[in-house]
Amino acid sequence: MHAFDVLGDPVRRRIIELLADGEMSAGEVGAIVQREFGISQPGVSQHLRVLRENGFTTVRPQGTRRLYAVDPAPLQELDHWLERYRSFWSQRLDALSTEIARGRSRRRSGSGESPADHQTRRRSDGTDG
Amino acid sequence: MHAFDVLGDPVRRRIIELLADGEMSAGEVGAIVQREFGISQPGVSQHLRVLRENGFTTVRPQGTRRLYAVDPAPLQELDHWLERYRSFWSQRLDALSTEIARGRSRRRSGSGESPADHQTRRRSDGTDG
DNA sequence: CGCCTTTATAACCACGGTCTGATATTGTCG
DNA sequence: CGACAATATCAGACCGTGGTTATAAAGGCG
Repeated sequence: MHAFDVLGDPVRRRIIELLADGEMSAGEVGAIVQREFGISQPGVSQHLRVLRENGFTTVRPQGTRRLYAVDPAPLQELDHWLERYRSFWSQRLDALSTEIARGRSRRRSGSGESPADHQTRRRSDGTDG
Repeated sequence: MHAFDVLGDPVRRRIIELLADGEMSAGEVGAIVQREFGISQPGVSQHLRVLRENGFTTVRPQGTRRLYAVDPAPLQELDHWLERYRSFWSQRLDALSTEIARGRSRRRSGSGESPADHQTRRRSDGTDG
């Protein structure tokens, strides 16, 4: 199951949002999600499993409870996939990188730059046919 | 269908990637996707429909062709959703320079690989004793 | 106009994901 | 140990997604 599929489910997105604020037990998550979505305890448990098995969460047993927390790795992966498209809505980032490439950056810690190549959208239109 | 669901499908992700380089006709997209995934023309057309109806693409008729292009709006929405979790892997606002640095070093070699995306994340919990 | 090309839609089917109730597992406590 | 609490797993039903074939719609051209 792809990371995008994992987040395709509203229950799982909600669980991740809940865990974003910090560790929660399966039961706490379950209580909220069951109330909000009207699904059963096994239902929630299975969503937790999907999140677990796809690396979205870590689990820490505490007594008979399971404390779930967000593992950001897959989220970061998705963020990276989206990175390619970020230039579509923010030229600012692009402009900034250009600035830095020009050597206008303040000499902060560790900022070794080299002329960054400018990515061009809109491939040169070739007439085929 | 939620934006995450739309990108859950590998064919649709591939189409978006193709369109990232610029406008393409349905036929051009189709030719590539059909070859890479072994699906039929209607199959591709339906994926284009899903992308269209969910705002991921714009279409511009040119004669009998349909020129598709990326509409970044839903992608930006997802990016915004992920924003909340960005602090998990970059606590510093300095993340911007990291992004730029990554953009430089992350030189994607060609992507003419097999369509099947694999997932190399396998967690091995369960310390036996 | 008639035919070809390009793309979309319709109808149908198969598979897999997600739900539920039942039950197993594990830990705590008296 | 036995009862209870917390959580996970199992087995089965259901439904939506995504594939296919057949066909429609719309533009270009001789």
